[in-house]
Amino acid sequence: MEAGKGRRRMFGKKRDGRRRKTRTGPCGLVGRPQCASSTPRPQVCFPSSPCARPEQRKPGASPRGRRRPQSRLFFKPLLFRPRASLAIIMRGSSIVIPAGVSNALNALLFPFHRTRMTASGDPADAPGAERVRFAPSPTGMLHIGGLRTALYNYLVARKAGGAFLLRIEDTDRARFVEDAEEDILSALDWCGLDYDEGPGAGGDFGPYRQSERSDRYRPVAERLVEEGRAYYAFDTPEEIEAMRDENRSDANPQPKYGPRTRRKMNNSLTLPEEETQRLLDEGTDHVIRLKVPKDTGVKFTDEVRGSVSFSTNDLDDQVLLKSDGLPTYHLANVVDDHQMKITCVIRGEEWLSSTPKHKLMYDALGWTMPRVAHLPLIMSPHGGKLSKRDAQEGGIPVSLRDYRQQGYEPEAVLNFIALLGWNPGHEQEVFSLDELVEAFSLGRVAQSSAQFDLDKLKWFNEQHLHRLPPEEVAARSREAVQAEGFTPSEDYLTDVAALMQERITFADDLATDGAFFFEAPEEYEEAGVEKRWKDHSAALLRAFADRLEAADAFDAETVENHLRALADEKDVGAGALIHPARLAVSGRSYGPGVFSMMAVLGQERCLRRLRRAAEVLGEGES
RNA sequence: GCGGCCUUCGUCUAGUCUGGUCUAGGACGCCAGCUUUUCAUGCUGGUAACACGGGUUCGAAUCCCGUAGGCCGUGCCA
Repeated sequence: MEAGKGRRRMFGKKRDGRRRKTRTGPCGLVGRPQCASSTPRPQVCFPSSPCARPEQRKPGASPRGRRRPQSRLFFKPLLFRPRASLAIIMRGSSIVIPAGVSNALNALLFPFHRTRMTASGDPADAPGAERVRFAPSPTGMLHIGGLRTALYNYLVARKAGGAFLLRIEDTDRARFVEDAEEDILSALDWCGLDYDEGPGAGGDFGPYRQSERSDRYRPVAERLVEEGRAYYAFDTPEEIEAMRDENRSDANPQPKYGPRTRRKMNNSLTLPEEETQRLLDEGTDHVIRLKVPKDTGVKFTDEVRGSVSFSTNDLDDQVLLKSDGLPTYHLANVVDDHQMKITCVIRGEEWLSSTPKHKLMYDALGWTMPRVAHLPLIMSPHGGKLSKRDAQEGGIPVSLRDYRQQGYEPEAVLNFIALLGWNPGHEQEVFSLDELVEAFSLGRVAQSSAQFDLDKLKWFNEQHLHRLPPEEVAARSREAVQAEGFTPSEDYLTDVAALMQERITFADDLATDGAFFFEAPEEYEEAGVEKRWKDHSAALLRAFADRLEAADAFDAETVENHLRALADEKDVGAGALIHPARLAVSGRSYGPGVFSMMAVLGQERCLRRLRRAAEVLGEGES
């Protein structure tokens, strides 16, 4: 039941509180009010609408917290909405309409609306079978924006109990980058975004690399040619450039290969049939272009933006099949999404203007376009796209590889990007991946682009680090600790992590901020010495060391008791001992509590450090 | 140029559909205080925004029109 595909849209427009510029569209008005309320209502609606099958409503489309009061306008749309009347006629009947017929019917009745009413008995379209995909192109290292797209797809799939697919869009041989695919795979793996179908994961709709399904595209393009919806074009790049040069003007700096110019070009529309055939037979380089209709509106509903419309006059005759025989993104994307039974396309906003082309193709092919959701872009803190320069000059991680290298935790990265363009509608900010799945809905995705905020990312990293069990923090810091030349035991490193984790930003900081746990300080922080080291400090520390040497236990409490007892004995404040002891033991004037720090360090190390400090710092520098 | 999308504290955002409860809420950052042997955490408080101009209305962040700005697209790239 492809019918489900139109459903979310009906909600999309009104279901939440977002501003939607245009809110026309008959179905939304028909289906919505009932669905927003649990009150039983008369069954007057489109057979495929949500009210007919409430259990099928996708969780991703869940409305905002606020319940919509039952509208007094409920029956009004029925009076003048053509689709609604159709619904009434069909209500209760169980006729199954073949997709092609229903598409044609819809196209006839509602030329500018996407098809909503299709019916088929395909089990892959079972209720709740949401199928979404992340379709990166292996042209470089995975970008943070790409990861966010993957995340949102993942969230939608998991929440709906559907499938998350990974498809590699490698149709551009010129921009292909050798290790890009591997980088994508390892990035997803690092984040824990597992996919159900894709390279290496199998699936019933493979292969999942477009280069491996290249024989599937030409027949589709040729079918469009046969049906008069596309045509062969033999123009060389130079000829096209010449046409553009000729037509270029201030008013039209980028002339199109379209309805107005295609008549003058070298293609199967202008050439005699035999000539076209001859060129084809001779294997002349050619492309297949979509024949974009003139003066036609193309309208669709975007899950995050509501209704969006374009005029075909702003589109050019999109190349579908390139002269190397490979499909362009547009063709491959449409064919694959259809063949893989994708129910919702979630991608970056840069694709919004391509969507009308896709819509035209779906319509020409008699296929139902999946729902679409265009995500707002992630911008650099300086405005504009997040670029390599931001990474190099601003220290801003851009590719996932940067995040890893800079020591960010995957949980934090996911949490941060999830909230860059989406919010749960309540005040929770720190989320685990599972919690994100639970809370996510496409309807709460923002429409405006978001600037990257490094401080906030760091804050998220701290938050997640604080919540991790010490053993885990220890494990994650291991590599960095070892890189510094330290090889602490697992237990010891865990104890250190427990003390340090709430005062570091990255797990790796354990190796630097906690270095004194692994090697004795050589020098003592100057400002600290100046402030805390007094004339009597050396003597006090020696006495403290002696006392500790005789202690039979060395836990934090024991150390503290001894220190306080000694302070009493010597008639000084505890601070007179505490601060110099910290300096002695860590070389610093700040850090974890001295007692627990000393307990972790152990008796032997502490005695040595206490005495050495007394030696080196002597009778006071101040 | 044209087309589309977007516009609430410095930043991420709630609120906009269904106008009053918004003297606009939360978070990051920053500042101050509390807790504390230090630092940090934690907690409390403070700082700071409805792009602009018209209109509709008793009432507009919210609806309408316009303007400005930003972004994306405008390829045999994806």
